Amino acid sequence: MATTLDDIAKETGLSRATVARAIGKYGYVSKKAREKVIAAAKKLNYKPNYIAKSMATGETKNIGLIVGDIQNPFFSTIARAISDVIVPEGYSLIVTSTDEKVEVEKTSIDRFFQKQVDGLILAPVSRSNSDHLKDLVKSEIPIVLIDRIIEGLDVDMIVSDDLGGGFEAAQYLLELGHRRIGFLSDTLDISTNYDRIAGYREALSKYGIEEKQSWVKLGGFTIEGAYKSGVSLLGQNKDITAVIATNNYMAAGLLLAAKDMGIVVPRDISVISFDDIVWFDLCNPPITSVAQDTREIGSMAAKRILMNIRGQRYEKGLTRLPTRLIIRESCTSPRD
Amino acid sequence: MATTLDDIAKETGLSRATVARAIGKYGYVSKKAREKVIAAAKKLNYKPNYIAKSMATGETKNIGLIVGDIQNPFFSTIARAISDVIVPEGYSLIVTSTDEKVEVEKTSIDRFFQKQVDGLILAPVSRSNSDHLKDLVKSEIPIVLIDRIIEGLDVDMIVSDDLGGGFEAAQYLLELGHRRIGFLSDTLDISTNYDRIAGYREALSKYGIEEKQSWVKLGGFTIEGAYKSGVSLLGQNKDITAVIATNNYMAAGLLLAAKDMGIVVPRDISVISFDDIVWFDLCNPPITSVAQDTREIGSMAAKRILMNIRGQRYEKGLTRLPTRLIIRESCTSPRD
DNA sequence: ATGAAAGCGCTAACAG
DNA sequence: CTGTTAGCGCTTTCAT
Repeated sequence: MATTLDDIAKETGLSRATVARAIGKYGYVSKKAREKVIAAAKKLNYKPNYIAKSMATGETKNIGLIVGDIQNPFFSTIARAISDVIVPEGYSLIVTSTDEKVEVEKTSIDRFFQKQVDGLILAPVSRSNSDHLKDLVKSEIPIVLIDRIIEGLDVDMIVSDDLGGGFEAAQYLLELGHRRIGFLSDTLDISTNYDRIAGYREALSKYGIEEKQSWVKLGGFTIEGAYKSGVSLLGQNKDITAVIATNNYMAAGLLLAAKDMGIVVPRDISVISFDDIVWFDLCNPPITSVAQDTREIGSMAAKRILMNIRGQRYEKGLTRLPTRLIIRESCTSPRD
Repeated sequence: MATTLDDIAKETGLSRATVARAIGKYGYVSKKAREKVIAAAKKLNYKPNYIAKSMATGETKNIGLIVGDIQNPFFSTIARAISDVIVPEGYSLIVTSTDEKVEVEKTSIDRFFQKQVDGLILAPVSRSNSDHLKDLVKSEIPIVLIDRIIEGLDVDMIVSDDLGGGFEAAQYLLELGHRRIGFLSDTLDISTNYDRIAGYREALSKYGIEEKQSWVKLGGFTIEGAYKSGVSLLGQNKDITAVIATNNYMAAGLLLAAKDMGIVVPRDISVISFDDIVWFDLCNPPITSVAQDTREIGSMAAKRILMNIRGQRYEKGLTRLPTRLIIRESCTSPRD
């Protein structure tokens, strides 16, 4: 059995209350008593029991994180960034993956609720299916949404300038001379994709180009799913000269598909992806990408949560972090 | 304030104990009483408080995971695999990164202890500095070590056949005709590296080759660190014709270094890396690698922990998962 | 400055 | 089948 405050109380002959004050560094304790307690604590190898503490204080010092897939470098970067700000403050990160399924999101939220996390950081699965989030927001638990927007929710949201990013990517290709540009994405129910495509469309229309419906292909959110969508996108649109991928999974699937189909990048097709990751630099060819400030999304979210927990006031709301086009070698002018 | 069992008891006119039994599905409860309770629970939107439950049962339904860096695809894959087995069983995953620092490992373990996790999965930082792990193992908390071995510890360990992998990688290069082979690694204090290098040395000696000291370069465990080590390895050993990288971070650093130094893979130098990841397939050239059964490491660890928690008996000890050489295009015969 | 005691929400004997 | 009661380990008034 682990040693408790009572053990120390017995050992020192003091009361539990005094010992608690000495250990917890609050209230009045005489220097002598404190020293006795510290000594006894060390001798008995006392470790405070957080569960009991939580029970009494209502704080767990745990923050929940719900993302699509913690294995996705985009999300694991965010997880690390969050961790880096909360761990020094005594908090721990509980992570779970939804695979972008609303049901899983709901049960995850429920579980975190029951486990009494002090705050929740969430990349919401669906713009349309979000009533459960409304209830969440009404609860007292601090929450911040990352990467994706839910309309009409009075909550902190930290996202990238996806519309701008989509526009910039498309514009870059258009300037290069491309006129038939595909877009590989997963569900539009994620605002990130929706906005990126909106940006892409804005650019197309600015250049007077009429988008063909088959240019935008929506597929599963795994690399395997993206591969299939990539094959179908490329197969159905032989005349396409460039493709934008909405994230690194989509890019991987697309690149793999192109490779298998004997389509050479950028000779046959130019490619831009969102989600800048190291390996883009090492790809053949190095992939031009729209970089988000991924770590900053995590850091900001964590800081907001902490302020929120501590009851510090700040203006709650939507923050859009700018994106940055990183030009590498996966885009050239079209051949024809 | 959230509704408690007491509220339901009051609402239904039953006792708290009966309500608890109905909710917790244990012990005898009449059908009528159960229905009343369920109805009241729904009406009052009751959510069980896990903290209180933990307090009473001593179980938190939380599993701790301590790795070098959750952002590393190798570790995030493991995290996901663990998650996939424990979440359906009602457990949650608390993750933390050590940056391979012993001090951080110690404080992380302490914190998890205080938070009363039901089990701990750990990629230990150091073979030599592991006394704190001895204490840990003596405690009652279920623990399994992953990816790395600590000698003389009576604990579950799930690792890859690193010696075999190192041997196979080196042998492959030797068969190709290479005679001067570098090895880029981080600290030898991690058994994984130690064993991989041992395998490499075994292969060298089998082929009657005397290793030069400058061939093995140890560097920081980040991509940036690996880049520097890569530059120095390549700079100091102009005659080297092949390099083995001990993990994907090392490979990234090495490849980036080679690129900047105008060294072309595989024309000037052949490269093999451990840690097979998707992007190896998309690299220029696609990287030959020693793949570990990464997901399985996580799954097994999780299953062990669960069995352990449940007091199910099984033979505790070391499991070595076989590695697999995946040949792509980053190795050729040396030019000279 | 210290101690006594109540209470956080739930579980688990035990008695009935 | 149900109710009573005693904790789990810590915090936190309220007295002293």
